[in-house]
Amino acid sequence: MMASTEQQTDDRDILSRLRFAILSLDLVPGEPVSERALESQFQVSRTPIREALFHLVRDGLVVRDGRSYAIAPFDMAEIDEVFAFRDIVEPQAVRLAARFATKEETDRVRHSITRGHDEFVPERWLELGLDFHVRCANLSRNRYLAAAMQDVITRTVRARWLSFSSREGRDTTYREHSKILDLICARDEEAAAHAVLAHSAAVRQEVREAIEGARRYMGRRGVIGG
Amino acid sequence: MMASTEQQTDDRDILSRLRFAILSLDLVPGEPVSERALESQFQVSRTPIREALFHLVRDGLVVRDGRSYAIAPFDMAEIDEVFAFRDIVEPQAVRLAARFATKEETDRVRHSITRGHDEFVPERWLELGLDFHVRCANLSRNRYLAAAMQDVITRTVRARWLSFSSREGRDTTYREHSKILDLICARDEEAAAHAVLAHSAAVRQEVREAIEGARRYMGRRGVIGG
DNA sequence: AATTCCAGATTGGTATACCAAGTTTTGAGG
DNA sequence: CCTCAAAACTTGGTATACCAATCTGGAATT
Repeated sequence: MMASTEQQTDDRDILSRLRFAILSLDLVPGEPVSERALESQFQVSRTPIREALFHLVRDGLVVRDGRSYAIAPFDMAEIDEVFAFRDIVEPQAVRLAARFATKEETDRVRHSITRGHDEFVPERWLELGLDFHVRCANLSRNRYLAAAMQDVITRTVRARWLSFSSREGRDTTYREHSKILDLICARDEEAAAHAVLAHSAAVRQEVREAIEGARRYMGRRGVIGG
Repeated sequence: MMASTEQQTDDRDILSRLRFAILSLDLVPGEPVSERALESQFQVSRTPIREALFHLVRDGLVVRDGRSYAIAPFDMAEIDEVFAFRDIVEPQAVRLAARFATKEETDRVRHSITRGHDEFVPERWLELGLDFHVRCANLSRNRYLAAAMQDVITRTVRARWLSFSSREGRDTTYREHSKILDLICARDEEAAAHAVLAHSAAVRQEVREAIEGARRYMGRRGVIGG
């Protein structure tokens, strides 16, 4: 989506619109943003802009340097930490999911990933595409595990977006997600945990490559570390 | 601290003051709060009050029911989930701490817990008392592990405060913290992880009992589940 | 030409006015 | 008394005015 299209009225709340603009890289990583610039861009007053920025800062999509804001740059060291954290949390989440999930729940997840794959629409993918992992974590019956996965996904989805233009990439992801879900349905906790770790390692590699590939497209402020 | 003392000017920012009022149970769990009431209580305008409330909602110390706010009640189910999550995250955090921590770092942590124990001051304890676990998690070199521990601590510190009036409780905690730190210094990853799990189980029990004990002091809205 | 310094512009922080939606109070009619 | 509707109040959401601090740019001085 182009910045100019943000000018038109949009019923979604300003937080969603700003988040989308960041995740879709419409707002460039590393670039400074100001409340007043966003105020004119999105045609709402500073109050809701400020509220949205608070949330985005806590989500790690916007960073503060002193008093000013900037779109969070890609940070190689941070990516490594996110995936290390993910590898602690997600295996246990799917173990619990395999233990507790009902058929109705897994059916809903399967429907969601199938549909997301068959009718791939960029706008929806950025909101729901990697929602698979959060949905699985939700099956663990532990809202902290789910929140942790949501956080992990939020902090990697931009980079994932970079690497997701190719059909093969999406197919591979769909296959791996299906496999994980199959193992959860089969209540094979260890195999599910193992599949999740394998998937995570593959995604981590893809993400690192995608960021490296995009390095030159973004200013020196866009990617740090590595 | 009594509510009335909040009237006087306080240099700390409104977020800290509000958080302290909640953690010290000066603001009663389950009780509704309104922006305008806080505005008069703390003698600042709604704008910073709203900002603080956003953060407190994300921290789980304030909950929203429709448009209105309430101080988060104690939730037995949530406590169980927090500790289950903690038991996934913290053992791995101390394993990494044992692997990576330098002597300077562990010295600082030891100094902090010794000092916190020797000069026990309620006001400081609520800010720093359980900071031990966050400090340890920081030694893992993974900011997500540290953030997860910070979250866990934030969501249990009120209940811990309830159970922390007794000298023995504080002594036991100090001994267990020292033991964990010793094992980290000795780079005994597995023993440290084990000690952390044992500590967590003990604290979990204490917290549950403290909440049960406080149940009658708080209205029916103050404790849910269990 | 380089440096210093001041004025203007920009920025985030705060206070406040206004609004719409929801709740409570109140009072008239039964 | 009870019922129910209307008015008054309370509440959160938004827009905006004002302030202090910071940044910027250009002019004056060396």
